[in-house]
Amino acid sequence: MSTQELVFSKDCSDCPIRHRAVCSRCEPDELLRLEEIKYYRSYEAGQTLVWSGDRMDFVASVVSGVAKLTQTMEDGRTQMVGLLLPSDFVGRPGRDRASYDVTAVTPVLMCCFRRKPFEDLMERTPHIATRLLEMTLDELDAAREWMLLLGRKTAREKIASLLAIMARREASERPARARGRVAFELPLTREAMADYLGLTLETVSRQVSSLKSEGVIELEGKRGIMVPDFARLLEETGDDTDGGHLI
Amino acid sequence: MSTQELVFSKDCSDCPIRHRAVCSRCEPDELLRLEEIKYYRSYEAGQTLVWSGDRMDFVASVVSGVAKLTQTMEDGRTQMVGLLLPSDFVGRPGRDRASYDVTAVTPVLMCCFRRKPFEDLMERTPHIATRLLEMTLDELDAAREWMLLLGRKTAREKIASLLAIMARREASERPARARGRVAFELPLTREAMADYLGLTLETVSRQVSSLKSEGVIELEGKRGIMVPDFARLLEETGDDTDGGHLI
DNA sequence: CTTGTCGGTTGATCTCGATCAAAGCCGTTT
DNA sequence: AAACGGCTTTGATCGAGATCAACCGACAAG
Repeated sequence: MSTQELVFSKDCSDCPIRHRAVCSRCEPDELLRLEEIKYYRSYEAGQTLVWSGDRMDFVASVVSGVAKLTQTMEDGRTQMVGLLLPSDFVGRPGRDRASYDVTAVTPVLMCCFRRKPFEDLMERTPHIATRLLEMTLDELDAAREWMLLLGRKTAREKIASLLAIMARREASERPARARGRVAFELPLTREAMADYLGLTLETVSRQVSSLKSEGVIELEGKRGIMVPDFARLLEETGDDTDGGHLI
Repeated sequence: MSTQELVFSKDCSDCPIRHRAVCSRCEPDELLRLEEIKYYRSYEAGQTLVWSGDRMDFVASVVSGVAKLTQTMEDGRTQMVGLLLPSDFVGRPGRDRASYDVTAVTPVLMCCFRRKPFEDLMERTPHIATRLLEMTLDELDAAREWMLLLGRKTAREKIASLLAIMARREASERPARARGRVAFELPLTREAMADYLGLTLETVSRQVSSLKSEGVIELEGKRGIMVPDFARLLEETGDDTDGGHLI
C-alpha cells in the first residue's frame, strides 16, 4: 500500500494533528513527511507501554483502545492522571523522559512518531505546534475539571461524573442516539475507576450499586452501562447542569 | 519612555514568551510587535479579574503578585485549579470565554495583550506557539502532580507538599541560600490553602500547627514560613525524595 | 469435575477529616 | 478605650469513606 493510499484512504486517522478532525490546513506534503517517521505498535490489555522515568524517544497518537497515565507513590497508592482514548496524544516534544506510567487498559494500537524528526517537523510546520497547543490546552481544562472532582466531590458525585464523561465522549463519537438515552461500554475495572476518582474499589462498587438500584443507570453484562435519562445522571454529578454544553 | 527603552531596560520582563528567560530566539522586532498590543492592569487583593464564563478578549502574563484560578460548584464548594505566580500566563488563545474565576490573592500587576492581535502575532511568529506549548505542558505536568495530591495524599502530606512547592519556587527565584534552609512568604490565607488542597480551613490550621510543633517548619509572623531542613519537609510530602530534582 | 484466579459484591468496623461552635489575635475604626 | 471585622486557633462531635474480611460468579487450566 503506497503512502499516499494510507494517508487518504484512512482519512489520515493516525495523524495526531488531524485526529480530532480540526486541522483543515494539513497539506498533503506535510502529511507525507509525517508518514516517513511513523510506525505502529500494538499492546495487550494490562501491558505497560512506558514506565515513569523511562527514556521516551517517540510521541504517539492512540488509534484504538484505551490507555491510562498513572502516578504511583512509594507505598503503592496510585492515582490516574490521564485517560487516553482514540485520537489522544501521548508524549511530550522536547522532553526525553516519561513523567508517568502509561498502561494499556484494553488492547491498544498506537501510531508513533520518532521524537526528534517529529520535533524537526514541528519547527518547519508551525501549525502543528498550534494544533498541539490547542490539544494540550484542552487536556489542561480536562485536568482542572478533574481536580475539582478529586478535591470537592462526594463519592457518589465522582461516579456520576465519570459516567457522564464517558457517556458524553461516547455520544460525540456516534451522535445518532435516542434523546437523553445513552448506552456505552465502560472499559475500566472497579479498581481503575477507583484510581481515576481517588476512591477505593469497594466504595466504587457500592456507589455504582446504589445508582443502579435507584434507576439512574442500568448494567448490561460486565461492562455495559445504560443511562436511561442523561439529564438525571447529570443532576447527580453536582455540576452546573444549565451550563449549556449538556452533551 | 520609548518602546525600545521599555523592552530592553526591563529585560522584557513582561513579555510572556521571555518571562521564564528561555526563549533566546526572541527577535527585537517581534518584541516590538508585542509592545504594540500590550497594556498593564493592576488589581487589589481579593479583586476578581475575570469571572468564569466572561468574555475574555486578552491574554496576559503576571508581572507581580499572586492570583488564583478557581472553580466553584452551585452549592459553594470551591477548588483552586491554578496558582499564578509572576511569569505565569493566563488566558487561552483561540477561546473567547474564561473557564475559571481568576482572583487576585495579593495586589497583582498584569501585562495584558489584546487577544486577536496576539493570535495574529502567533501565526506569524511560530516559536511563540512553541514556547506557549512548552509552558502549557509544564502546567499540565503540575496539574497532574496536583491530581495525585488531591486524590491520594493525607492532609499532612498535602500541607507539606504545598509548602515544598512554594519553597522550591521561592528558591528558584533567589538561588542563594543556606543549604537545606529555606524561608519564604506564603501569600495564601488558610482558606486559600484549603481551596488549593481540597481540605477545610480548620484541617489546614491543625496540620500547620502540628508541623510547627514538631519542628518541621517555623512560623515568622503572619505569613512567613521558615523551613530549617528542606529534606525533612520533603519526607513529609510522601513524594519520592530520591527523585533527583530535590529543589 | 475440581481448582484457581480475577473481578466484583457485601458486611462490620474504624478513622481521618468535616462540621459545628467558641474564643483568640491583631489592626483599624469610632 | 472600646468596638469591630478579618483571619486563625482550638475543642467536641459526627459521618463518609477507608479498611479488613468474607464470599460470589465467570471463566480458564489441569
